[in-house]
Amino acid sequence: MSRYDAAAIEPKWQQAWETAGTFTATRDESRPKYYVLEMFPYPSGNLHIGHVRNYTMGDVIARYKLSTGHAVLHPMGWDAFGLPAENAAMEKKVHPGAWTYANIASMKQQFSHLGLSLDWSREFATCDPEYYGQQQAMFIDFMERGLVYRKNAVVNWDPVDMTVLANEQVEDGKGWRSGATVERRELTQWFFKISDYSEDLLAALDGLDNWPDKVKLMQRNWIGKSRGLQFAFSLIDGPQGHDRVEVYTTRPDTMLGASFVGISPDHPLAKALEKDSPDLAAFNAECRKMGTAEEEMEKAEKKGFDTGLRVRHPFDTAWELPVYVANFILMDYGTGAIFGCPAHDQRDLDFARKYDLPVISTYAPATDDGMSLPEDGGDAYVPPKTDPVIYVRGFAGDTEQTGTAAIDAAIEFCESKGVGRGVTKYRLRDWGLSRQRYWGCPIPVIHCETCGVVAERKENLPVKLPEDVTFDRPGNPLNWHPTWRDVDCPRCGATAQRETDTMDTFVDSSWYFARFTAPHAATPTVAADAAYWMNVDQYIGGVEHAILHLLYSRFFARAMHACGHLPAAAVEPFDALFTQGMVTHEIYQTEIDWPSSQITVDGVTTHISSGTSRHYHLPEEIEHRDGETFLKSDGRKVTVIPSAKMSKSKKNVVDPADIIRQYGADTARWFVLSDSPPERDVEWTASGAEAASKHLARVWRIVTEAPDAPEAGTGDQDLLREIHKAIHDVTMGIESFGFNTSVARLYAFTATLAKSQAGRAAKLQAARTLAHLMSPMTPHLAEELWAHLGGTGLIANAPWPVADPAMLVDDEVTLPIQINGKRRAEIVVPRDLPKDAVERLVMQTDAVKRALTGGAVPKKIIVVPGRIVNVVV
RNA sequence: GCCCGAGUGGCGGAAUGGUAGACGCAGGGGAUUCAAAAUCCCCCGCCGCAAGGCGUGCCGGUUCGAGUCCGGCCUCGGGUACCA
Repeated sequence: MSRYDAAAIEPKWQQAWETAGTFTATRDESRPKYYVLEMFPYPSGNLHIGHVRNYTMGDVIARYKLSTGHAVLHPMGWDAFGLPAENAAMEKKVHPGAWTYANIASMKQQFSHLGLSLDWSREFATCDPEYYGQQQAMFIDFMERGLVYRKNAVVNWDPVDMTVLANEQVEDGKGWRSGATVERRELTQWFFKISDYSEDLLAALDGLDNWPDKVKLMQRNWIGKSRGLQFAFSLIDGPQGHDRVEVYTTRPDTMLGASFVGISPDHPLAKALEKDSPDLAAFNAECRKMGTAEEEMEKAEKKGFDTGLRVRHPFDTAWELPVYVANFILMDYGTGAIFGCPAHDQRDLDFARKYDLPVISTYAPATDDGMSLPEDGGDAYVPPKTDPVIYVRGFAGDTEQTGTAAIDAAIEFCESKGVGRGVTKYRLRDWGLSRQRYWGCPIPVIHCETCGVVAERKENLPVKLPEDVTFDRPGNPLNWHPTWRDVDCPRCGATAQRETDTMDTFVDSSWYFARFTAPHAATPTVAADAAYWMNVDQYIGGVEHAILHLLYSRFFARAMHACGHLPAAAVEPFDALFTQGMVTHEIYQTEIDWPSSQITVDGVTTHISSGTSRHYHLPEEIEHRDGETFLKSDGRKVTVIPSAKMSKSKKNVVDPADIIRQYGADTARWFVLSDSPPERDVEWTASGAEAASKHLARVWRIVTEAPDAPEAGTGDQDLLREIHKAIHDVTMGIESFGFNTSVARLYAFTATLAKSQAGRAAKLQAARTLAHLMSPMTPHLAEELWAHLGGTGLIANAPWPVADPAMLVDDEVTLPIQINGKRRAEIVVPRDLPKDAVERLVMQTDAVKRALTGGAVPKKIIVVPGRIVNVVV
């Protein structure tokens, strides 16, 4: 046989699988089903190495499950709505739809070379009207069930481009195109009532045994259940209609350490005061000159404005506290107002020092460890709530208590005195789904002057996006389309207008997994198909989706169940979750400074301050010289940012096409699996691809060019044992997502086979086993080997080998001997040798005798059977 | 800022609380060859001639025994609700 020629062999087997329909999923009640799903890609146009890693992992599982007798569903589709298509439309003058579908075609082409076991008959894109029309139908169902509502919410507003910006489009508080300082602006927006499910989404995490703990923990913290006290401070001489300030606190035990009340700039009281105070109006306006991102707000300098108003402390009417408007208080959480306790909150302490407010401890450390108290210039004292502390200003005199106990007692005490009530709150906010953009699923409602907001009739779905739009000005083209908005009211028939907001693309990806079970149906799902295929048995994707996408999907499954689109058993849609690490790559960045300038739009002049814009460069645009990095075009110095998530906007995406072209898909697959543990981030380097290719060629050579062996050889039994051990180890590796260790094990097994002097029969069995164990990872090579070795049918369908437990244990084991925890010798003993016999052998070793000079006796001998012996002297 | 992770040779990494560095890359040496490619074999944590000592980001703790468990840091990565 000649050397292995991937370029010729791989298409042959891809064709064979397609002809045989090997990966077409069919409902088969006689077999257990297995639904394996990788998070579907955004069709950027280029398959990158992270995709190859993600989809190869899923493919290993899918192929393995197929050969263990499951009816496997392994579908693929496209998360096709989103910002990049509109950016491309503006930059390249192409329609977002045309751009997206062209990208899908090109990525599908790239996918086809990888030899993935996908059922392409179920493919769809979320921008297909057949898909988003069903999504609109569900939106209407959700409306009817009260899961959708409208309210005002803030967005990032670019005052020059007169458009809403995504957080990603705000850089250092400025619009990415215009450079104008971004403001917060309120719009009426659509929301899903995910908060109705806060408790359920939290409690059900406990049942997700096959989810990573870190993801469950992140979701728990995100939902953020807290028990606290809601109560009011009475306001002295407040403006008309304001006689109290309602606050929420999770630390009512620190109420007697309060030193100020803070309210959000968006609080109704702040807005009321604004009318008579130009200074406060200016302060509030300044606070609103910031994007909506939580990170930006939390990192901003903490500022306050003394309103001059005072409130009375509920437990001491003579005690007055000042009311500040503070930029770090969110209107979205709690009541939009807090009391500050500087002694036990670092942020409040910083604020108190800045505005010269009192610092009053309510509790102190139970033991004097000499720390500097907050009153004396130290940090805020914030021990874990479970630590006992001494309450010096508690509700029950000087007592030692844990924070948790004191909080419960404080709530009870306050309730008994009629000061507030204990309430449970969640940090989780309702899901704002409105987007003021074209390339998304239209929200299927109509605004009528007489009827108000009315859902579109289901028979009129899908509400399709109009094709004839232009992107020559920023903003949502749906707003200035000549006719699309004009429609008759579905209720009264009067002239009315369509909603022009489209849905957040997270909506699209929150139910696609369910749609794959009946992708072409005229309803969102089909009961029989959903019942058979749901849930997803194994979901695989990037850890960057740990909170939003996964939480939204969990909510959606519940909402779909409430509307009869999913069975009760599917409210947790993903039985098992594996979060793979990201493939990272350096970013090459240059910076350009711009001077300050002014722009006048519609008579309004906006001042643009000077600043810096960042530009990103492709690896081929840069060169390394003298240990530094420069731009090839003009020689400017390039800043190298190491190890960042691959993203198209940062231009650090690695294209796997070269590796596939040069070595074939099997090499690319083998390499990404062997490279690193799947859950870990990897900094991409291509230095191992050559080695992977060599190994596959070696396997081919060893199997096909084996010299004629006698029927029975030496070491047949040893080789048989090795076969079973390899089956066991590789199978365990696959089942536990330890693909890199499975690969390492296969390297070792290949070496064993190459060196074996066993006879023909044993070697044939070993070779077939090797092909089989490699088949989920390098399926083309495995098929070719299988055919060469006279296997029946496709290896893809052949039953997975099973390890015989009796063949896995050796008769003898090597026991390391430690003296005081340091390895000093080892002995080989029968596996079942009793402890006392082991001890006698250990005592006779030279190392132990040397350690016990002068007839000393060991203090202790620890024998861990089959593992280790430790002699303590 | 807050929440969640990660850190082991020159590099990717392995290791149910039980011989740290499996397997692979890079490197060194050798065989084969007229020569090369390809292939095969050997060496390869650090210090030390050796005996031996030191070693899993840093500091401390628990344990007969810690990469692994606990406490405190450092650095890097992800998320932070309109990137997907």
